[in-house]
Amino acid sequence: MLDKKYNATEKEEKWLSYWQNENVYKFVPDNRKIFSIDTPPPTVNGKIHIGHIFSYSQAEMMARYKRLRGFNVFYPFGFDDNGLPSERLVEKEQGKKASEIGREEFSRLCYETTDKYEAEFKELFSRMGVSTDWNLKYKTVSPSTIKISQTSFLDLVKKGHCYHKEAPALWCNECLTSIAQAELETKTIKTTFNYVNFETVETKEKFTIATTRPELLPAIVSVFVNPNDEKHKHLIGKTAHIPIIDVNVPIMADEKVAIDKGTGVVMCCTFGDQTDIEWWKKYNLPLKSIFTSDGKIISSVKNYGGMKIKEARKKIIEDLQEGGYIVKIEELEHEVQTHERCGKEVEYAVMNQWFIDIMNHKEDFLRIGNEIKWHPEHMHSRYNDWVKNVLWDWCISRQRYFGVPFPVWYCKDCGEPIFADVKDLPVNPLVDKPKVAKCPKCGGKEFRPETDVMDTWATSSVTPLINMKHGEKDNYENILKPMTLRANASEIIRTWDFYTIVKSFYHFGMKPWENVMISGFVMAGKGEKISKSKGNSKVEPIDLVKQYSADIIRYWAGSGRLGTDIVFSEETLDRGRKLINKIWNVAKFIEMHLQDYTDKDFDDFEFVDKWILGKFQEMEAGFIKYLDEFEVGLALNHLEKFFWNFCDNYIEIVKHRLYRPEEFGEKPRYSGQKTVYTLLYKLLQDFSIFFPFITEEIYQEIYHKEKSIHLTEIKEFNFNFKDEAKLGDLMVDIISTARGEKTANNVSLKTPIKNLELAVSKELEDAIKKSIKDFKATLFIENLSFQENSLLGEIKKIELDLENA
RNA sequence: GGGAGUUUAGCUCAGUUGGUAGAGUACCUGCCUUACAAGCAGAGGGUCAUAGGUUCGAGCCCUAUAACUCCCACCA
Repeated sequence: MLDKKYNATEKEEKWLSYWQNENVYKFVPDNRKIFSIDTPPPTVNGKIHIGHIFSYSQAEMMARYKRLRGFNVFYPFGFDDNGLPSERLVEKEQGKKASEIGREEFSRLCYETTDKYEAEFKELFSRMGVSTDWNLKYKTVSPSTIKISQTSFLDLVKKGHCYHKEAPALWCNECLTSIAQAELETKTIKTTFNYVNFETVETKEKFTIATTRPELLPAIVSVFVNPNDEKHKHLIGKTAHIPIIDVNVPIMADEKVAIDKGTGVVMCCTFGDQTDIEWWKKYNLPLKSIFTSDGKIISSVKNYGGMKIKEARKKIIEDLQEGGYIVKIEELEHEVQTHERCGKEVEYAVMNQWFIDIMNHKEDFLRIGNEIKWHPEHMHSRYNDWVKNVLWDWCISRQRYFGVPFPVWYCKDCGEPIFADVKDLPVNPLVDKPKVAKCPKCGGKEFRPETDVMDTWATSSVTPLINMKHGEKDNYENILKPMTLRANASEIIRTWDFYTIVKSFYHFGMKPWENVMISGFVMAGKGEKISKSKGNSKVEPIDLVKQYSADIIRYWAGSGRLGTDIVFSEETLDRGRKLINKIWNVAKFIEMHLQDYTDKDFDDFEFVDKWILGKFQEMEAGFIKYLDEFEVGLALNHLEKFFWNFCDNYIEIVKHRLYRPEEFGEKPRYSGQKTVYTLLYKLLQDFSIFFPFITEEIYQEIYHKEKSIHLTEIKEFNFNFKDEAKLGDLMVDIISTARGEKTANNVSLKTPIKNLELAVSKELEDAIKKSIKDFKATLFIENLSFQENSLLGEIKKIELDLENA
């Protein structure tokens, strides 16, 4: 028998170990159709917050749903321990920079630290009932992953989509590495707009430029005006003399200069921003790099060498003021590009880097985006916007330590890259030696290893390849190409989704997945994202699990609409708590009435039973439709609504019949037993998607057909109870009105009704007559009469027995 | 500046193809009813953001506007 009270903690732990011991979620290829999920490997950068739980839950529920629909579900789990986030975590924990610790020791610390956090992550995700097959677990830094990532790199090089080039790249002088456009985040900052007077060498004419970055004066290579600018176009072709720095640069014309912005005169430095780079390329301007990699002015710059960028800015402004070159200084708020990992403003640097070609294949990436179904659909436009607007090829070189090494050496004489052989992967060029004896280009015999590592996303973007064990003898390539579902939050559409599409296109010429499911964010309050840096996640997931239960937290997580942000809400948790409590109680009630029940074929159902069976059939059709559209939350909502109707109306009606066979007869009682037996099973199956624990507990106690409820299959009813479903609702309306009458008289619901006169349609009258015993027992009616036929169903007269209240 | 989403009861949100506005919660009133008081029954509470339009009929379709959120661009 089920316990009087449901002890969630005890039961949840029991079923966790049962599922694990019985390999309930193990993936074994067979002849069933595959439903495969490319889950986001969470970044191992510290604590998990409630947002993680949220975004994983909805995809997890899809896994459970598909499993119940007869699919063989491939549901792996990964950890993204690769790259900068892990490095930053270690630097923070050690209180030292990577460069101070040393490459080898630092890598060791990275492995150690990520292992520690991964154990915590795994513990928590398991505890939440994530039905992943942990045997399929992967890490983004491991020998097999490095091998696949390096294979991917070599394949792209071979196909000509990946190239090595000295080019400007985005540079973070906090993290000391180049980064990709997708890793930028715009931030609004306060700064000053400085109006500085220059003059022409030829005519000594003064003109003013406005700049937010006067420290870039030493890097100035040209001044630009718009060729249509009446006020300034006479300057074109002349030479500008730059104050303080005392250099002369040409004044040139370009349409891109906005006449009405600032003063309409712009200085071009190499490099201050994106436009500078464009002009540098377009006009073949000289290069004047003035920053060191860690954000200082290089020592060869007179007066300002060695200063940090902001110090230099201050000093130059002072010097310009002293020399009388500043016309005015305005306060200004503007947007700057920052590195999303550290929040520091980015600079540009020219260096040798590996790039993946993006710009030449935008059309292909858009086409593949069109071939994928996006859920919700409007998220597709985020992807399209990004692809259309991306300006740079994807720079995958990172001047860091902890990541996938490039399988490359360079000839010391001519710089020719020497690639490792695919069959030798994984290789670490810092340790391993190239297999060739001499450079194929110049015959040089000495090589230097590539010291950069790859961008994290260069590896994350091959998760489908990792899942399919690309390149292994025993692989899943034929069943996972493409995968069925990618699930992630909207913030990484431009990185993870985009880059995965890029790689899949280059490797296989096809889409990586059929569907993409995008979740929203968890907000701490209205318009306030939960973030570790703000520390505004008021609740620790593990505390919540202890306080509520995994099932209840899943209720909250499953209740949001796809792609829509959700606010963490204790109210929703309370609602979940009530629902789960109700499931428990109704199961207890049903179990009590099944003590003498044996399941047999039976189709002579009572009217009320047909009503609820018909209602369930209707509900389940909608439930399935929502889930087939990946709308987990709407499905739950729909199911929940039916469930309360089932408890509050159906069970209230049928209970009398179940309790008193001597009054109602054995067959009507069996009809009720068969109905509750059948429906509880169906309800448990449907609820098991959201509440895997409590449904398992009840299933094992009452049904126990398969090893686990999670291995059963949802089979839709095939009844034809449409009329009963409709008429039963009308009957319930009458019951409800009669109950209202009792409540209005402040008496208990079991107060007898001496007389009840109904005016109802012929159909409804017949229906009520068919279920006359149920109907009378539910309302404690002594005398029932039908006054006349009516189109409506209404109570003409009701007389309560107030003396027996 | 471009794009997307949201706007429905005090609060959190449903509302399938257009057909009499829904749920939970909170508040209020009752009820210990052979599963559940962590429960049950009931009441009040809405200019469906605003203004037009299409239609016999609009929360839903069309146009415009506003507010909030997000993405992208600009960032000299």
